[in-house]
Amino acid sequence: MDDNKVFKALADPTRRSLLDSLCDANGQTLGQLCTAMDMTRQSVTQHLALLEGANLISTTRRGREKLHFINPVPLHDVYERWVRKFETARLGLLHDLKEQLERNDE
Amino acid sequence: MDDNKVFKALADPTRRSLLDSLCDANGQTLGQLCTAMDMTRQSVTQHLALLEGANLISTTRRGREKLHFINPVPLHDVYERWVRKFETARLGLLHDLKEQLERNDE
DNA sequence: TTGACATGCAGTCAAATACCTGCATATTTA
DNA sequence: TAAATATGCAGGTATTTGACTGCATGTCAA
Repeated sequence: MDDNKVFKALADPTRRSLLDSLCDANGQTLGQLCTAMDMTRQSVTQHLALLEGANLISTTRRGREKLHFINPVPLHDVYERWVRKFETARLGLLHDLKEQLERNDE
Repeated sequence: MDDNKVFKALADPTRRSLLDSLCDANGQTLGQLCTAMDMTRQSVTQHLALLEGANLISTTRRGREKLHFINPVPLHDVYERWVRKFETARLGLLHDLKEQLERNDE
């Protein structure tokens, strides 16, 4: 998995909104996703391509339609491999900060 | 908290690297953070400003030095309010995908 | 088969981004 | 106080990004 692609894909509110929409109703077509997205179909397509590149969605065709499915695995991986690291260090870091601020007051 | 600022701040590998560095050694000065970052001090400053704007780090001054401390709270909030939603839906969505692909094969 | 529908692809363009240089300010120390 | 050190601030610029238009391709249905 490419961490950077996932983070970049999540950086845009439009793309997060698309993921939200798919979370509500998985397997939507491009056209369906467009109706909620105040922009042209072509722009939405570009965003979806980025999400697909980050493996956050996968697609399949049914006739002339393209169906979009959310893939939560990269999100989970990012959390496990990156976010959690900072979670666990939480208390210690806050303690460090407190100590540092007090030293600063001397 | 501003979700968008957090996501945008995390989108850049340099900034994630800075957070990593602070996770290893919290409370580093700007100069210390720069030594590991193959770029000018001014560029690092800009990245740090973005991280601070997203509340991912907080700073304090000690004399002429500026100390940087990581703040894991926004990361935790983003996880709780955004990522977890997709986590919990995981099995159902994969099931949907399987079903959809099978329907496509008919 | 032809018209309507769903999507794909190429190119344009303005705004945002991420670097940089140059200079200013504040603090420590000899 | 003067020099060295640490950081702040103001632009400049090349690249990336995110939107658009226009046209092409593929599929369904009458």
